[in-house]
Amino acid sequence: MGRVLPIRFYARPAVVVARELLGARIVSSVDGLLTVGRIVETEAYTGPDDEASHAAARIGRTARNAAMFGPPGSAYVYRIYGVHWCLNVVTDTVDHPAAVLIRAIEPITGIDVMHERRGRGTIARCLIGRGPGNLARALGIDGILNGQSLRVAPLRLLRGDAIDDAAIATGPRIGVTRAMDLPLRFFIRGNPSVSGRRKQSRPPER
DNA sequence: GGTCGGATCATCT
DNA sequence: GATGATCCGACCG
Repeated sequence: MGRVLPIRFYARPAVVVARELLGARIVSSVDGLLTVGRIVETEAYTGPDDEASHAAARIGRTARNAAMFGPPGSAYVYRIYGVHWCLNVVTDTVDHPAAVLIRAIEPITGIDVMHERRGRGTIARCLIGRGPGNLARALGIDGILNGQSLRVAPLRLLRGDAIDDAAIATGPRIGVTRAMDLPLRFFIRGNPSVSGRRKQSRPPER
């Protein structure tokens, strides 16, 4: 399959990286168990001026968001609602806090492992990696990976297939309470693993 | 189909 | 002391 994505891939604005991460592969070997997924949905958190970001200027640098100020190509993993882990990819430059939240993957390898980690009985394939908390759980991701490089085991990102612009849709980010109008969510149109809006098929225009 | 609330806790004020 | 880049099951229609 593809090569490990190089630093220069990440050393660009979060919006660009979010768009180009679609189709990339996440390879996890956490606990010696191989799981691979294809990224189908992302969100960009662009920098200090992004009011919805954990590293917005009004918040500044804190213990939680420190990884966002680190080198591009590393992970920012945080716990939300005391329950779920979320995986972000750090982008742009050191000291410019920006990241891309991975919102959904399509399972490719190790589906049985992912299934078992989810621990909810039988789940449809397309639901295993749908939603940031769900995909983190399926891949065995937790806070230990915060700040770690995404170019070495146990968590690596590989170049995937190029996705046609026509196959990509954008929209407002999910669940945020600020900057709600910005179209910083990117997803592969019609993909069943995409979270957020459940009705993907829009009724014909009248 | 849709809406609602509980879980659960680290983080920040 | 309040909040949150979520998920799931309950309930309603």
